Amino acid sequence: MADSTRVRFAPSPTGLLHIGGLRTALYNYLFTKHHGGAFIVRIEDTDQSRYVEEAEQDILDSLKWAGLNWDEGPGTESAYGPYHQSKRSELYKKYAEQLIADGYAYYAFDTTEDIEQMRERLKKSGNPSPKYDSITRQSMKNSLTLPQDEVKRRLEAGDEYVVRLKVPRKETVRFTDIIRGVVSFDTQGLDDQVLLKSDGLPTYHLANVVDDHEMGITHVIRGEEWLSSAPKHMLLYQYLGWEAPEMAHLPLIMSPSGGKLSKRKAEQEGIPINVRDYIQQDYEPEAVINFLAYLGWGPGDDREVMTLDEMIKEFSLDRVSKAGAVFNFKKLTWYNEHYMREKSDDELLPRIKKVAEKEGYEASDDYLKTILGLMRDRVSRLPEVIELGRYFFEAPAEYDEKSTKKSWKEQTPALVQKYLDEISRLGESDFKAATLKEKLSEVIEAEGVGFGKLMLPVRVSVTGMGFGPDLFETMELLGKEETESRIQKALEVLGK
RNA sequence: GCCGCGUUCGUCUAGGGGUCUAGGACGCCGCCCUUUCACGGCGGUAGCACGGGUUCGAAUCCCGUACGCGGUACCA
Repeated sequence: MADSTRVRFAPSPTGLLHIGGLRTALYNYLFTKHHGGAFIVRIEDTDQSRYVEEAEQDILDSLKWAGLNWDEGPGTESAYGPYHQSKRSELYKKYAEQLIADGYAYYAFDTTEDIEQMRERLKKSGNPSPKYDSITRQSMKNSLTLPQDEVKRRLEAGDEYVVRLKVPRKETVRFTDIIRGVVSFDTQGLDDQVLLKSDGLPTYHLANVVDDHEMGITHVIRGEEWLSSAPKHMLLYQYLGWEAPEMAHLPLIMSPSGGKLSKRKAEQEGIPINVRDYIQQDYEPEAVINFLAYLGWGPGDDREVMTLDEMIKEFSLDRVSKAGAVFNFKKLTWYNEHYMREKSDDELLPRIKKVAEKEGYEASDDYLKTILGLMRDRVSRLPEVIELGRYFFEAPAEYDEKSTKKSWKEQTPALVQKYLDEISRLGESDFKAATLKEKLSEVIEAEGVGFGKLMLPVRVSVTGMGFGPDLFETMELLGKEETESRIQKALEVLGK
């Protein structure tokens, strides 16, 4: 193909990468890779006031963690670079001036106060949403209303100014969105968008159009929050004499309580919002990716689990749904459990080792692998293997009240004591799960009670909890000495 | 308010005029497996927002209404 697909993910370094941003990046990635095209990352750092130092690195790290490697972008420059908008100021300035020369834009010298006043005036006279538009610009200070020589004078004197798009009074802007079909807007509802700010940097609107054109972007795939400003962009393409790329506005990810999944809402509802949170909490990247892809897209058949490569093969924008998708945290958990269980002990070992070290536990690789095998079907995230399995590293400091109440009865101490006596007679090398289970069976048979009558109290004694992996395997792993001392201690604490 | 976009089980979705007594997944409930807790297996629960058309026939097409969401900045 002569015109191969080129898409971009264009985050703004104003904060850590949002989980919704990752989905936008993912859809861009899947789309372009499906067509054998390029995935470009462009940093939209035109807002100096909101710039966050560590944001860019976080965004890049998050993309890498998710497996979305870019063909062009920071650190991977090419002829289309640079990939930071802050390094392309000259370009935007040039095109802004071209637009002015062609009569599609103009200089505006109004101060923030001037505009504020205009808004207030209009509001008072009954206009609920005053805009700097084809009507109001006639009474403002700009190169359309000021005498030519004053404009020149102000420019030369270095007066602050912005460049605004001269949006026509009454026109209909129509374009086809890949996901939504034909959408149309009347220019009456648009304002004379600021293109170049007084600090000389462009706004998103100018910058994204210029860069998408200069970088040969063929498809713009972005969140629905951009749909409303798309007509301004279409106008810009037209005025600049460029062919606009294909547009696709993705449905938003919603919070369970409704509305765009904002930081505040997500936190309130216990949903981690930053990709960094998922990295820190040791989520499986495959799970996050799979979950995110399915939030608004699906292959059309019954498959729920898919690798990145399979998704690339299957992905198509016309299977993306139009309506917003509520973030279903339980489903993410399900995906995470699924992928975690699919992985081998060896694969998980380095990560679980890190968690153990962080918690201050020391253990051999074999020991950790055994715990992994015992715990992995019982936890939702990898670190929980350690968090819920502390008894593999230290004797229980206390015994779960509910489980104790349920299992520790009148006759219990005698029973447990009897079992303790039995296993004490075992040799170090006989302290195996099968034997330990056998011994327990012998005791309950001799005493004529049910299995649980003894097994549960022993479990509480050894782990402090009423549930968990196979008790006998656990005891074997802990070893004879540790196990016996724990049972001994429980008898003392919980009563004989 | 205005502009735009949307609306199938609680949630993510399949469905694109008859094959829909609407399928799958998560969740939830039950059963089986297991003398713990899980995993796993099996089964169940629950939905076409509403009102008009068009048509022999509509979840599917059209128009309204309602509701939801987004936008309305010298932020992206």
